[in-house]
Amino acid sequence: MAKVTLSDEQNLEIMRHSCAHIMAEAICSIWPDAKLVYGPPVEDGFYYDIDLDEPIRPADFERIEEKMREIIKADKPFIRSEMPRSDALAKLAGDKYKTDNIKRADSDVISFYSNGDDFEDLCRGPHLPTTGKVGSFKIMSVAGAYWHGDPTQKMLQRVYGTAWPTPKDLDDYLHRLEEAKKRDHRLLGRQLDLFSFNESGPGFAFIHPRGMIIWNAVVDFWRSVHDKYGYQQVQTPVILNEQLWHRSGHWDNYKENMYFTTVDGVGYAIKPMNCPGLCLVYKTRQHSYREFPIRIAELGVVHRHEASGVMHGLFRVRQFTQDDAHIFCTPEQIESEIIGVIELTFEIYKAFGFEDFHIELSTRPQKHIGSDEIWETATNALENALKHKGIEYKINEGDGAFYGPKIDFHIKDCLKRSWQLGTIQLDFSMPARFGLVYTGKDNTEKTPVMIHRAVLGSFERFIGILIEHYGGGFPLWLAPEQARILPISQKSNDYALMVQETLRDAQLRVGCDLSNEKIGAKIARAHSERLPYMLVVGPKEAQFNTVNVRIRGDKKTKTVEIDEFLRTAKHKIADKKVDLAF
RNA sequence: GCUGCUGUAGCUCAGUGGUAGAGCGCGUCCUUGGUAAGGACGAGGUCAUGGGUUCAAGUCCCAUCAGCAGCUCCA
Repeated sequence: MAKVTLSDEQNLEIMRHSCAHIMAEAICSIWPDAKLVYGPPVEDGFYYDIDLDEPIRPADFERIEEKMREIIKADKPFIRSEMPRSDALAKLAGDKYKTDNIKRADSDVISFYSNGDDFEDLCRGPHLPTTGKVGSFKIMSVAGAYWHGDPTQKMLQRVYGTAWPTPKDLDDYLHRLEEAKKRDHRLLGRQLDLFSFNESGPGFAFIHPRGMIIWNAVVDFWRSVHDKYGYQQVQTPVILNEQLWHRSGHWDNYKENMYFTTVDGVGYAIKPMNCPGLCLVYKTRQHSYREFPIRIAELGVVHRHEASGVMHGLFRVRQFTQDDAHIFCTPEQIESEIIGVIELTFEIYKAFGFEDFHIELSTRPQKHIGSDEIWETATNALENALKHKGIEYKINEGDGAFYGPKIDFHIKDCLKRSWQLGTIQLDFSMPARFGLVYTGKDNTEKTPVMIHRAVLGSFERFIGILIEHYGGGFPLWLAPEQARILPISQKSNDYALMVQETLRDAQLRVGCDLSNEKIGAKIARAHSERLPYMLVVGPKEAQFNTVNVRIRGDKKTKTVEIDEFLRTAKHKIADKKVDLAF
């Protein structure tokens, strides 16, 4: 075997995989009844799925690690042995997990790896030469995982670990994790008083005044871009007669996730989507191809009964505000409309400095409606639009909605969990179900194409993503409190209030700390609240009509005239600058 | 929904069957200051909820609710 240097990603994976085997041996020595299922390397580490009736607890991690250290210290060689598939099946008869693994393997030769005398595991390999070559590791967590990811199958115990070439690498990684956790929007949401949740409504967010400032700043920007791209805006009801949802197909396909109520003895549903309501708006009058494309946006509040275990701060809630829009157009207009949506989407993402997102194209699923021809046209339109814009994307074969293919925009949170933001979906179902028509050039009635799209996806989620993206240190245009005036002592309070009034008159969001604290304490507090600007004022500043500007993240200060501060700040707001420097 | 863990003051947490604790925050007072936390005093608790065991439960057991990690799901 080639010498392993652990200098590249591939070797790191091998080391982590070997570490998974060592952990498996350790666990089997502690719990002889444990049955091993599958133990691959993953990003930053590895896991092993184990079938064991007794739960493995965090308190057990230490003794597992202790046992692992023994195995590593013994420096036992990893030895590969091979046999034909039939022999392997015979050898592992009775072990349903490993038998299943063999059946899923594509090779005719099945390999095993042993390290030492009493541990052997079915494995494709490769591995390190000996157990002693493993670097620094730590067991991180244990959680349930269904066998084959199938909820009808038995739930296994998945033990996660992390492994790195050196102790320093491990420490750095653990440190990075700690830093990432500090950016968690759920934590910052409380610390910065942006939003909260309450047991009275699990999954329903309470947005606080400071959170609403960010929200409204995003809405203002969102609306200006949509104006520019030719969108109109509507608002449709949250509660609508149940019959509407029978017609839309939601009753048959989405009932489990919907809330229902009764009004005057009549069944009503709380909308999980905005499209049916919009279709009713469309039908209020006749339409001609001459009006197309029609682009109609709605900041629609939708409710979806998500499973209790999937809620996650603002990222996964039961009530959220979609930045929804529907485009009605002819088949010929699909591609150019898709391109328009992509351009609009990128323009909005760019304003927030998002670079790290990826795009997925989902194609026709097994269960679908509509002809093969229309699916091909639609999928080609989406694909051509992406190619036309030179955008890289991943294809999710068969992952489209039953009514049409879709493009999704995904982004990762501070702990590398992936979340969907925007989506563009072609819908072949709704216009026909609602009998939507337009008069074509040939004076016959036709069914319009409906494009359903969201750019931010959910305002709640997007605000959460922004909090993590900026780590709570918002650019000036989004900051709930853009500057705070900090008088040196109460003798300067009058001047401080005068400066505050001047800046507020100019539409800046400015606070003033009149508390009975020393300047150091006022700065520490403003700093912990991630204020962009701290304006220290005392007798010197009052004398010359200036403020001493201290910028977030910078200990240097600069004294400028009030007007100059105002001018610079206004420019940074108008240009949506992230940089606060003067 | 499933598996495991957690729930004590506004927040972060200690409390190992025998009178409810700390730091921060909050209030009042002293202090009036020059760039990351000045001092004193004080208020604040049905220990998530409901049962059970026990002479005695924040602590042990059961259930429920909520949160956390992951799985599954996500039109």
